[in-house]
Amino acid sequence: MQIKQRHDWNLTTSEAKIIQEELQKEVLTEDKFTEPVKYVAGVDMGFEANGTISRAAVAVLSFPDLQLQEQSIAKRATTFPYIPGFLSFREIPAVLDALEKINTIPDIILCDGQGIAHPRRLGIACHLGVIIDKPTIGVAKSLLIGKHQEVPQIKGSWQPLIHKSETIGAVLRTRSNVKPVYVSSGHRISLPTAIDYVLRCTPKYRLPETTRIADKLASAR
DNA sequence: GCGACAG
DNA sequence: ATCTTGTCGC
Repeated sequence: MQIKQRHDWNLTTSEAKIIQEELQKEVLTEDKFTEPVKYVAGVDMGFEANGTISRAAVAVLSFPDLQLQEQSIAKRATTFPYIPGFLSFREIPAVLDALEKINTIPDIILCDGQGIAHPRRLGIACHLGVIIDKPTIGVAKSLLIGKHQEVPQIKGSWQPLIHKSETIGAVLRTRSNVKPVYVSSGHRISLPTAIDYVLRCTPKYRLPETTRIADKLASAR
């Protein structure tokens, strides 16, 4: 797929912060995509040589049957350190490289990390979504910001994630008696719809099949 | 100032 | 993220 260069990636954290505030204005938290959804994609990152090399893997699955349709892997030198709140500046460059190699355009992309559940409401899922102007969902394995009530142990139950008296996402139980995941809107999708798709992409394990398959690709280097 | 802190 | 084996529980 073709990707437009939206901004420079060689930045200081203060410059990155300004870009986040600019891009945040473009984030859409409403459903703005066409159905039926035929393809969903997952992205996963890996690092080599003490983190100096970034490795991104993209897995495109058919929906709703979740069968691997296409895959791609991209490597490049890591240029940005891991700083909470600025994860996207470290991972997106390699992800874009991997996405450019794909021919099957996914209808929705599930990202490994937060969407709107971010200090400035621009987690990696939002950042990627705005850059490629595609629907994205943030599915994180741990909390960045926000508070929530205990989530019932039954699969499918969830609790709103609150930050500054604002609902920024959902703490969702994708598997009974297993640690929940943090779901939030990335771009062009609402929270209810995001929760629905995450559950439909999680038939058996805690994480969506999309990210699980992308993870295997990234590991089987 | 202190504690928290996606991957 | 990454370094790493076996082990407890459904």
